Amino acid sequence: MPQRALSKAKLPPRRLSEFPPHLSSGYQVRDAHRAFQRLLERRIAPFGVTRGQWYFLRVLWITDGLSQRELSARVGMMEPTTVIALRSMEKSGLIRRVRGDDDRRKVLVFLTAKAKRLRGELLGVARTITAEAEEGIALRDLAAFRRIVARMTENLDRIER
Amino acid sequence: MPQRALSKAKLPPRRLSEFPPHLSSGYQVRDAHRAFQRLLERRIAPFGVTRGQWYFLRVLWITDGLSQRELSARVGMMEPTTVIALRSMEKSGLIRRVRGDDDRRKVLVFLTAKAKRLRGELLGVARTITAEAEEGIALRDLAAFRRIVARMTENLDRIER
DNA sequence: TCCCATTGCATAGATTTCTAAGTAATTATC
DNA sequence: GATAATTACTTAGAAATCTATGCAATGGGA
Repeated sequence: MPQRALSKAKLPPRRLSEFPPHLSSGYQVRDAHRAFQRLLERRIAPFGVTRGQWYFLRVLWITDGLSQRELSARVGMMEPTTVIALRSMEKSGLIRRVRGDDDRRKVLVFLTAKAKRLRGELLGVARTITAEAEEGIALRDLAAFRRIVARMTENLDRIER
Repeated sequence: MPQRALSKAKLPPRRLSEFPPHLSSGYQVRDAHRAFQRLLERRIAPFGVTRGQWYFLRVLWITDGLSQRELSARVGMMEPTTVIALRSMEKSGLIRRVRGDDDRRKVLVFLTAKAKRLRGELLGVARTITAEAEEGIALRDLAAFRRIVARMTENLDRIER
């Protein structure tokens, strides 16, 4: 979701009762998310890797040969999303899918040599983006940030409806 | 994008060289973003409003009668995205589109009475989610969080490629 | 005035993600 | 051992978003 959005126009006067977007944590998180995504997508595209594939590579580089369900859980996506991503990865020659031998319901996912070769360079891309995002922010502040954003996620994830 | 993702499976041992996802600011931001989205989507659905429409309502509740380009800029989306969102909002009876009188290229977007009536209740939804996300976090920490996440977004937005 | 660059919006097509519902393999129960 | 419940994956369809491109109205310069 590349292309940085048009620069935000000058905003009108605010009243508290209006609860303007840019003062809400949710919006700030959204903006940051989109900024990360945009850059990531641009930088991995030259390697023929899409954002949807990225998350799965990221997990498989650590643990190869997971089942699709395992993968879904670790990546944090629903299973149909995993199916779609894996289909494109198979077509791009990044993974092979192997029926489980003991349990033939399972489909195990293995990286190809090509995907393994990409690992170093692509992890470098991720590291660079992180470094660029964190530039000029004190280590103490980064630690605080991580703690707080994790707490927000926990707070929200605990809520069902 | 509702449905909280399957709880993350137990993760394997980490080596620094692996740069594991859950230690990256980008991933933490992504997780938080998805948590916000999920809850928002669930809570506005009963009002017949989708996430895609939400952002535009949010802006129009503050300033009605903007052109599509203005709207795109304020919401932070590309124009084709705006076209799609507005089409669905028109069909749902949330907006009217009026050709500009002075400049007939422009299409001005006006909220219907229905959309205006939803304002109070839906802003309440947003406030509630924010409050739930921020629960248990000190005000000082929230201020720090906002400052840091805004800095990250700026850092990334300044980068072209 | 006429042409052409610019501006504002729309269309086309791709990607990523979801929910809901379906199929096939396995396990549990009687 | 036959049937029912569960598990693992898949399909279908919708929504939100992007890039690239097209069209129509406007405005500036010859």
